[in-house]
Amino acid sequence: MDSLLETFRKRCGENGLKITPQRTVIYLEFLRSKDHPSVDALYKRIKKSLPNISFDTVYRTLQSFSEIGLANVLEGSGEPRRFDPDTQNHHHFRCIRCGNIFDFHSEFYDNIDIPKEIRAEFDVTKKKIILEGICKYCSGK
Amino acid sequence: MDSLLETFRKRCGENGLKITPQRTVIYLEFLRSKDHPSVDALYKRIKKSLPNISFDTVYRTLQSFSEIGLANVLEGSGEPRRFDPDTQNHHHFRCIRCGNIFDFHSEFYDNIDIPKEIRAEFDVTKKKIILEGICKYCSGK
DNA sequence: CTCGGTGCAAAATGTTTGCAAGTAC
DNA sequence: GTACTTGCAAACATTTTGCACCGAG
Repeated sequence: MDSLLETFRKRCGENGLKITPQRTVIYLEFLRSKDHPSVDALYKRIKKSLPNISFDTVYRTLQSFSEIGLANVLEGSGEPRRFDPDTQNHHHFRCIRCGNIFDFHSEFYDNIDIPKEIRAEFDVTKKKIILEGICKYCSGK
Repeated sequence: MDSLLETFRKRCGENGLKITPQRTVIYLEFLRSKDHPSVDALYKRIKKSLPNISFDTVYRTLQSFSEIGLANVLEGSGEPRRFDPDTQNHHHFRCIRCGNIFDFHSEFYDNIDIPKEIRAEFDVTKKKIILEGICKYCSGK
């Protein structure tokens, strides 16, 4: 438990973020969350221990956390809805710099198995593989 | 070209959607799009050929298309941003009914290769695999 | 003391719903 | 003619920005 806070303090310090009571509470509550919460969901939980905290603080804190590697943002979430006219099997590469999404095909990817532990508990109907990085236009290759 | 419109008409007919000029134009413009457009992006293109079309029509049409399998919605897009406190390597299963996201681990998935054609053109820094379907709680398993 | 963080407020953006008039079937 | 669709408008939710005050370092 203590080591969690140590990690938190160290990571903040390395990145010039101050250790505030709000951030500490947000961090601990966030770590306990197993449901990949939205800002609003986490805000509601934190309000119970810190009734005066503002939504913005939670919002900006999670953003900060994602910038210093203490949190990951779930694929695509928070962006405007986007549609794909290609309903055949294919996969995506997303450039984190320009936001463009490129299609690619791969028979190997198409045929990747669903782990049996998953198949035992869930009816899997779709499999999406998304690669992320810098595209050739942004990297100037 | 004609067969595209045939597919479109057939699919609409099967699902009780009427063939309107707007839908036809939207469909054709959508199919030509290689950039996985947002509603707004597509709306702007369509406005050139149908200046009086409303944003809502494009919005609702894309939604209808996705419901009858003429379009796919890109992972997570359009939903509020969600954060993941687990920054270790892991993968996600998303229930399309309740929206919950479950983590799972798989060494095999961790070690899946990036296709060399992709590596030649892009600097890939992340690989995300998302399975979708119905979770055990929703299916009542 | 200084600079970044917090809380409040408002703006910008994106999503969703209601309804009257129009149109495909 | 009927039921679905369209266009307009308003409601709603989410994300983003500005600013004065506060507090960690």
